[in-house]
Amino acid sequence: MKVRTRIAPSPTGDPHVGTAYMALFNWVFARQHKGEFILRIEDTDQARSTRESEQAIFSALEWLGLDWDEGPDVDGPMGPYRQSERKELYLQHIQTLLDKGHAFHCFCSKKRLDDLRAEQQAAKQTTRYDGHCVNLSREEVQTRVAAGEAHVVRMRVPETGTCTFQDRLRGEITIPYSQVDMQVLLKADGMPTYHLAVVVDDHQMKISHILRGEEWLNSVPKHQLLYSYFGWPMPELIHLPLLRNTDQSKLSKRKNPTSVTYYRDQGYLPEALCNYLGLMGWSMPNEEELFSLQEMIDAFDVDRISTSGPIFDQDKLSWMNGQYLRALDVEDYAAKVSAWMLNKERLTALIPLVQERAERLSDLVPLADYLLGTRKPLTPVDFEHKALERAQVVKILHHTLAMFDLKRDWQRDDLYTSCNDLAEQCDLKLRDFLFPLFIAISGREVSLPFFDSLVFLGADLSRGRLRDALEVLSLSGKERKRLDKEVEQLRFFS
RNA sequence: GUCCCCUUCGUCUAGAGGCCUAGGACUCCGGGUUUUCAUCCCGGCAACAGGGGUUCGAAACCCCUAGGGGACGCCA
Repeated sequence: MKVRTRIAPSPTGDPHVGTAYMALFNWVFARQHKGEFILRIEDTDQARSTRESEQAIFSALEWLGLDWDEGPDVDGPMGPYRQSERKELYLQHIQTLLDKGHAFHCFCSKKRLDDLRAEQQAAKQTTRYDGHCVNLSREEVQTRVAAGEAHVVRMRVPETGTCTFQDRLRGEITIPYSQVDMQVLLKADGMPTYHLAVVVDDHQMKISHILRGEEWLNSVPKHQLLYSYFGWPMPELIHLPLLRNTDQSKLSKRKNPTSVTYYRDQGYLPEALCNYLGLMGWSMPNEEELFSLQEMIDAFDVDRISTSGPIFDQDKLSWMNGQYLRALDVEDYAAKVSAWMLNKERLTALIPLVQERAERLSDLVPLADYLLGTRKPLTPVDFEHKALERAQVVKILHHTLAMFDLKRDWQRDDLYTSCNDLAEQCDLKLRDFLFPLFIAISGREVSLPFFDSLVFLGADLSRGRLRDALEVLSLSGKERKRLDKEVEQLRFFS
């Protein structure tokens, strides 16, 4: 059987380093077995999916050197490779399930489901659908659907018994059906959910091995059930560990830069990032730590992947990047620098900010140092201000960071509006409000325009500098908790 | 709370019952090379979560406990 693997990201934000991690292992596995690697866009969430995000995922994977054999932008025999373009196929399959009685219409309102969930939570039970609509008569369903009543389609799940399946790395896993929800397969908006689409697509696209994050382990019973309802064989499952923050929680932008774009803009080399990711949960048989993609393909052994969640360590990544940088000859290094920052696109974004303030071309570097490189290290003294107490400074930084965390877009005007709004709610003039933010972002009281700087730096880096500033001001856990509470009361966050 | 997964230095890891006095790498600390710094080289600190088994022998196999993580959405 031909090895076919896939990466199936949902285009709902910045290209995540966790996606890159999964892509790497799927890619290496496919290449090692002379198989195919497929890119499939999982955009069944119409509200959140964007073409920009999809494009960003393409370029992130390209940048990393992980090329795909089939995908939305590469014709293939099993396309289309965008789930939103496969709707008909899903609807047919849902109909099949309906016909065979493996799925049923559900008319329950959001309110009823919320109440049910709250009840179950209060009773300390696993929250799941209670089967309210399972046994509606065919006639009733027809009438209500015909009347245009909003509904979804859910899958049937056995009430008792257990589901047992194999994971290549963990062996046999058994999950009781009592824990498995009657998953919605078709949403009220007419789109399938991930769970239905992933099963249909993986089968139809002849995916032989699924390498994905451990977070999916609990969904396997739903998928296995669907495979058996359709009478299809299961692909082999290989659940990789999840990348972690320093505090061991799942890697998140809240606590870490997670965007591949961030690492690219910071001047990490794709070779180094791939190499580093390859070291997460896997190692060369001879323990060599520096290796190319080709060397990884040659030596890869899927069974040597370890299952405990590795912490994404910026220090070691930086060290490794340094190794790669030093190995370059001068011309290559120069070429990389040009491609990274001294390219037209980046300069075009930067020049307008500098132009008004410059008297010589050489002013570029001192004006933009904090945008091109790291800003100077801060101390609490840097945040002293005639009109602001430390408590206020901390509050501003904390609230702004919390606001940043909620941003899905990173646009100048929107950021301005939000900061203005926050300043007002904090009862501060924007000018004073911005002071600690200028310091945190640029290391200076006076710098290039603040909101333009944010946009140029990008969300990850901006957030990172705010986090760092809070650390410099030694925000205590207690203080943080209080501020977290406070922030929930603000109108922006409710 | 329920279910599932995981557990070797602070971090990434090696380890397939005797090669383990537990090896390597990052970080940190010392020392050397270097006009400074960095690089580079040498050295050092530092771990088998705890308790029970199985075995002549356990970091490795089994069980329990503890800890960590994940899932519990008309998100993926």
